[in-house]
Amino acid sequence: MATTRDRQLVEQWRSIQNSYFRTAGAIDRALEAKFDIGLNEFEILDLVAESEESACRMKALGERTPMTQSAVSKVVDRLEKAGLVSRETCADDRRSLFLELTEAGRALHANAAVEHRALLKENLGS
Amino acid sequence: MATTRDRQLVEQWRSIQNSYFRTAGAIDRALEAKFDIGLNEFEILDLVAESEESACRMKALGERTPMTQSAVSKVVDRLEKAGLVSRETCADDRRSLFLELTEAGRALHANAAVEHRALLKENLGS
DNA sequence: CGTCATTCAATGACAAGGAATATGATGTGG
DNA sequence: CCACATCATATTCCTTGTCATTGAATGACG
Repeated sequence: MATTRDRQLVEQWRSIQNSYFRTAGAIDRALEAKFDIGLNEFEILDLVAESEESACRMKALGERTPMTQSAVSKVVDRLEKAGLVSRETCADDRRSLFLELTEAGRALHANAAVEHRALLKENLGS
Repeated sequence: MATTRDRQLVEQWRSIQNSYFRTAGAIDRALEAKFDIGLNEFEILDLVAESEESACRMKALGERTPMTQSAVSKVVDRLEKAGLVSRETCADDRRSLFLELTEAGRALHANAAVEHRALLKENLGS
């Protein structure tokens, strides 16, 4: 019945929640306003930009983000519709896909990443 | 162009995201399974239980959670439909409401809180 | 090979949240 | 008192996420 211990845990958890939402919210709004792209879209874009070589992504993406497989699929839909990314079929396993940034995607990512990092720095302190 | 610094920030952020989602997901699934209540519902319940005296809640709740005002309103709807909480009109300002736990609400909260704290302890380490 | 289990991704149905707005109640200046 | 700004909450509409399922491709094994 360590109620004082429990209160500490709860406080710690609320503080995590607040800073998570504050940061995510700030980034999301900024990206939305300046680049017309949501946080999740940016994060996928960022992951694709990062692994600018290895093939058959989609699956791999799912492993590097807390998003669900179906959420990833839909985010990619939007990115594709926005002309930022393209789905390429994968020769050696035709179930898989791999993703590529379009020129527009590369350009947008470059700019958005600057903003993203800046907001992270600002919000994660240090 | 502190790209190595940037990578650190991004890694830090991903790690926060992962632990946030891992913890929130674990708690949410457990509460859902054992008490048929979501994480947000529990958190409101928890806040109401905490301030078991001061009146005209609703507004105050909004200030203690990252949820939107409309989200809070809907969570309270669900809690009320589930018979865990009741909205009481506030005599001195009829715009406001204050919330009370029902007996069922108090009972469920007591049990769920144990589970909640345990999962926090488990997930927030230490 | 032929089956059967497994894997990758997309989809549809549905729940939940956010923004903007509606609705009532209060306060306030003239 | 009356108009008008403001406040507390509810509600509508839209977007996004999840779960479960599907479809297609692949692998495993007798």
